Amino acid sequence: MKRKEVKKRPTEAELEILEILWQQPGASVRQVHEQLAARRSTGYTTTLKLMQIMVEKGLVQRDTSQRSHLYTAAISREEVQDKLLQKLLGGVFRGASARLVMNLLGGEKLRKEEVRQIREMLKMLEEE
Amino acid sequence: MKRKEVKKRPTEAELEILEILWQQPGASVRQVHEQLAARRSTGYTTTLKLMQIMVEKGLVQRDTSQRSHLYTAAISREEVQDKLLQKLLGGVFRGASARLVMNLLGGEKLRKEEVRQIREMLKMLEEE
DNA sequence: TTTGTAGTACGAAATTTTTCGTATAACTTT
DNA sequence: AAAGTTATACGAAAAATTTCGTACTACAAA
Repeated sequence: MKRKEVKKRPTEAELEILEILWQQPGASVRQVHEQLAARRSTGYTTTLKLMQIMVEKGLVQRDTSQRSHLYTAAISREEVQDKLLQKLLGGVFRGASARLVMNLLGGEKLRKEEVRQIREMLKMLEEE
Repeated sequence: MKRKEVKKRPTEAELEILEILWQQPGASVRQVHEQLAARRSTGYTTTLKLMQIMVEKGLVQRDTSQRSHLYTAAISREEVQDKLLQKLLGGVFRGASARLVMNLLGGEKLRKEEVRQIREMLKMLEEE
């Protein structure tokens, strides 16, 4: 059986587009571009090309039934979060999860709510 | 006063070299290359060139007093950890620290020791 | 001294990622 | 129908990153 198209890790620019598509599934290139233009100052065809490439890579799905094609992310935010976190953990943190959490807690002021959630997770983990 | 050379974010390949230099400060190009060759299969001059570029970027320092130059990281592992974590947090995690920790705890089995450390950190944080 | 070995310097090729110009097709308006 | 507007397709330029060939210098050995 032929190998299915592998989901390659999104590049920097692709990630920004995914970000928009996660918030706005089924968006047109124009819609994505308008969001994107607020951050980058690149042309419309640039956005278009990127999105076409993302289709090839299997990062997004597209509905071509209408004149204006509609795009949706084919990879979830959670998947990408996981992939990037694993990379970070396996890389510069060398598996030191505690160190990672420490940076996290120290690096910025967390909301009480965040701390509470984290504490709760730990409790659940202990009970196993 | 002239602007000091800014520490640009290390690229993928540069990160691998930093990794080696953190473990082995004051290493020569050859030493770094030998470590690197185990992972990548690139030539000696490639490693050399990368390291020269890293000097320009201010990512490493070099001692040229001997014939064989000796390199040392000019940016600490902690700095890079912090920079990359902040980027991840500000990016795909959108500030959801709790979510990040959740991925962390769920994604792999942590050693008891890690969990203990994390719990301790939380306690300290609460006491403030 | 001549030859070999091990090092740095550096330009440029190769690759990957990002950007855009131009062609062309499909609707809209007049 | 003609003209204007708004799409996609696609090749290729531009930029960033990675790779390497070649030249040159310093030291070592014969």
